[in-house]
Amino acid sequence: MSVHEGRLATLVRRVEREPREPLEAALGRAVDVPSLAHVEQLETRVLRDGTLATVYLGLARPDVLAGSDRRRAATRSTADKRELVAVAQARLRAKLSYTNLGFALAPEVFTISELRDVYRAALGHDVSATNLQRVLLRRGALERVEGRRAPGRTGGRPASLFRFASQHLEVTDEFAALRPPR
Amino acid sequence: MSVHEGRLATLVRRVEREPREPLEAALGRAVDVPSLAHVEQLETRVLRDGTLATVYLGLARPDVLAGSDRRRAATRSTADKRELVAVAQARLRAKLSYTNLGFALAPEVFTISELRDVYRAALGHDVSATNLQRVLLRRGALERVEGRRAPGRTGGRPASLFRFASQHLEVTDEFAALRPPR
DNA sequence: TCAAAAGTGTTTATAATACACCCATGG
DNA sequence: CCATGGGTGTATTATAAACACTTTTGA
Repeated sequence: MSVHEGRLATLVRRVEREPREPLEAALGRAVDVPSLAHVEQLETRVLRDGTLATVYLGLARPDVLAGSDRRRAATRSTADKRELVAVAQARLRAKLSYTNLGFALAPEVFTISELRDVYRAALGHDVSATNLQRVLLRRGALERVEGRRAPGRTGGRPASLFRFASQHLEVTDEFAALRPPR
Repeated sequence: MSVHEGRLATLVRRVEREPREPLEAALGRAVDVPSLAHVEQLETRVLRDGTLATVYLGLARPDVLAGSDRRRAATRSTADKRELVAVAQARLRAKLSYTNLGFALAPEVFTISELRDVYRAALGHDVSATNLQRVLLRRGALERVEGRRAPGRTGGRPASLFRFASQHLEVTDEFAALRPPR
């Protein structure tokens, strides 16, 4: 999945796994894994056609995604695909809340408004730039970058630039509930 | 997994899946699924022997578990098994924090002290009975049951009885972070 | 000098932990 | 009557949402 024009874009790929082939090897034949910012395994299920499928979620940065992949697959979605995409979206939404996973959807450097648009698309609801900035800064997920983005024709204060402190998945918000005593 | 004598007991079972057999069918040949309080799929991975394995976590109540299963499997743990059990334990710990999953480890009716012992065993750290009670009551996960447990020989106030309000997995604690606006 | 966009300061809300203290029982 | 285990009352702390207000720019 990836964010384009303010909405979540999905692309479903399928590969047959050769006998005795590692899962990651088959995955590598379907997509260019090194170009993805994040990959994780989801569920394994028997599809309607009787085949056993292990589903993976991959996240691509908008500035990295190859042109050929930028348009959504035009093929009609099967019931299987729709279900699997829904599972993947749910996982993405959940992890955005308690991890730094935004790094995998945002460009290298961004303004808070741009980041808010990414979160809006992925979460499916409105996000406050003010609070997003403070939550992610407080958690240490974001850091400031030198320079500012010039305002557009309509004016406005130039925006500060930020980047994610880490490019790998980290849990940034331990559960408040039932945490170990000091 | 299950809790016995204040500690987490694990039992690892393995089945071959027949060609075209649904995953749940193979699972049913390995364990008595209806007797388990909760079952969920974990990861799928290639084991050291080259076979593809889809791992499930099952939780059993101490009062339901068959006698033959009460003792831990005496077979020496392989590296694979140790890894898989660790994955399962991590999943269990996480879900205990933000769901009502305790229902699957506790007996039908219990005192808060008994429940605390269960959580202690599963979480691997100390748990305050006071706070456990309040958190689970506040979340609506627990409800009071008529009657009290008589104290032991050493005295003490008789304990109130509780049960879980639901016997099915529910997320009881939405993430405070990035929640949708009203 | 005004509208737009960005950013900060401060208040409010929520939920959990910590801890002091009261309750009920057996010996 | 006191030790033991159970339970409640009440801070304190942590985290984030809400919102008023200030800053910086283009036209």
